[in-house]
Amino acid sequence: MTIDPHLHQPVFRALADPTRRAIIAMLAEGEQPIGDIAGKFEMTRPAVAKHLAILKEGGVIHVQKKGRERINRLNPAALKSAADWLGLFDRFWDDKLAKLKQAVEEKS
Amino acid sequence: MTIDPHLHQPVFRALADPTRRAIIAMLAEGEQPIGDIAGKFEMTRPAVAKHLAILKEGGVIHVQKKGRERINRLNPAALKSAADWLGLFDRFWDDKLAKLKQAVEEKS
DNA sequence: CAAATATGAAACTATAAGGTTTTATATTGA
DNA sequence: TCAATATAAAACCTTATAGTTTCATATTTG
Repeated sequence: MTIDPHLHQPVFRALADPTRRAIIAMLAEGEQPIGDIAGKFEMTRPAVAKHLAILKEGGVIHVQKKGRERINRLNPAALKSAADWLGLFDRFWDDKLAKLKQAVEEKS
Repeated sequence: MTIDPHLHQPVFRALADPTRRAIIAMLAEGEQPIGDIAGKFEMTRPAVAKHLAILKEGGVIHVQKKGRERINRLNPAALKSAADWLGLFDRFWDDKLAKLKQAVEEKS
């Protein structure tokens, strides 16, 4: 493998929590301030703010100050980097020839 | 979003650690017993064994007993489930029309 | 069978993660 | 200006993670 696993750490860390993945899914529908996001979870607003900070560290969201609000916007490029890493294994489910090769190898 | 983020928890948890991602990359090249894998890291064998246990919980690897060895084999199907979740955001980098739409929305 | 090998499992430690409550700051609007 | 709103920031708590060392078990091989 040519790709340093540490390079992807911040984004995979961001993806590791179910609350954060839910936030990502929400923000895919449109940007939102923290308060709105927090309103959709059982946990307190500061807890959600911490999740947003981790998403921001991973580059998964961009935050834009707008008056007294902080608008959180999805940054798909960061997600793409994770998707690309997983894409290194595409051959296992995409390439019929590779599958055949694998099957043969497993028999031996 | 129609997909429950908790469904993917075990596999995203498995992907969250750089050592585990390195192990995944190794196993993509071919199955290996624990000892061989551990030999490639600075940490102790029990530490690597714990990572393998988490990979197994996430379904990312299958373990097969063979004599006194345990052969670890990558299970690409589990990776595909994570790739599919990320695929929900494909439109952000694949669909030119969606990009245009997004640009327009951001201006308003 | 005994020694070597490959692994499992338990107990322990330090730090990170995920959450809370409380207090402070900036911005809007009456 | 003052009250309300939106968020930040700090301190704290509990549990999970990632690692260690030590000891036990199964399997091969001389």
